[in-house]
Amino acid sequence: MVLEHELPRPVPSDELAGCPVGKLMRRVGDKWTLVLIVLLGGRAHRYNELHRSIEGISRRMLTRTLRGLEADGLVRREVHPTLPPTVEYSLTPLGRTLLVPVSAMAEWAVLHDAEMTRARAAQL
Amino acid sequence: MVLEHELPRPVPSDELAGCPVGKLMRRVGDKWTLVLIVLLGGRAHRYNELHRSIEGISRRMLTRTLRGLEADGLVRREVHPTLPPTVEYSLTPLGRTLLVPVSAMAEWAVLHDAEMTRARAAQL
DNA sequence: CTGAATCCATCGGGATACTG
DNA sequence: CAGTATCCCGATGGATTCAG
Repeated sequence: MVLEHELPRPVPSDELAGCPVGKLMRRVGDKWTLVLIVLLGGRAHRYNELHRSIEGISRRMLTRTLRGLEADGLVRREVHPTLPPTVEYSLTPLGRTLLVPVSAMAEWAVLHDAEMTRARAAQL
Repeated sequence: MVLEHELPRPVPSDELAGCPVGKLMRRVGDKWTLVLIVLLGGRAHRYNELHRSIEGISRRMLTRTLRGLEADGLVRREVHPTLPPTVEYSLTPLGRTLLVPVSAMAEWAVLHDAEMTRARAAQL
């Protein structure tokens, strides 16, 4: 039988930091990833549509973030060879499954965000 | 009746990026926060105990991360005036509620992390 | 044992300009 | 319309040293 069930790999450093949870949080913890996931969770969007919907994002970061999500198989990029070209972004099935835990985080956030703010304010 | 149901506040910039969800993900998305939450979710730990349990963390970052969690009311710091002094860190009730959505993220991570890795590998 | 202080490398991310 | 390329700055975080 498989005895190496608990520790599939050597884990040379960072122990828990290298675990899937930490990886995921860092993956979606940047400035724009979550916004895109939530937006695309609603419906497919075109590039400039996203750029307009997300106030404050630069085209550079929009592209980079989308490319990252695409590389991880969370977002699909469809180019329609029209003139001018139109590109549509949508969540993949894998990306849509991510909406579940994200919602759990969202629920906690809306419930307890104020509490954290108050705690931080009370420090002064 | 309340017509401003959909947009409670002005949201001058960053729209969704300033929402509680994004704030939370950025809050716990750094390198060590989640590791600490999970570890302290098990039981209270002393400073050097944490330092030994988390391979790769510097004392500087351990202290900084703990202070941040403490400021947000997620972690409690108890100093026992012994000689030498001993300090115990544990999750507050608020911090423990965070274990719920974190577990949801964890479940997704262990289920789909390999899928993301494969997707990324397939890009080459 | 439990930190604080300082220095320094890396990196995320914004502004701007250019392209097919 | 949908990007790419370059420059640049502030934040993150590691290494090291000092201290109660």
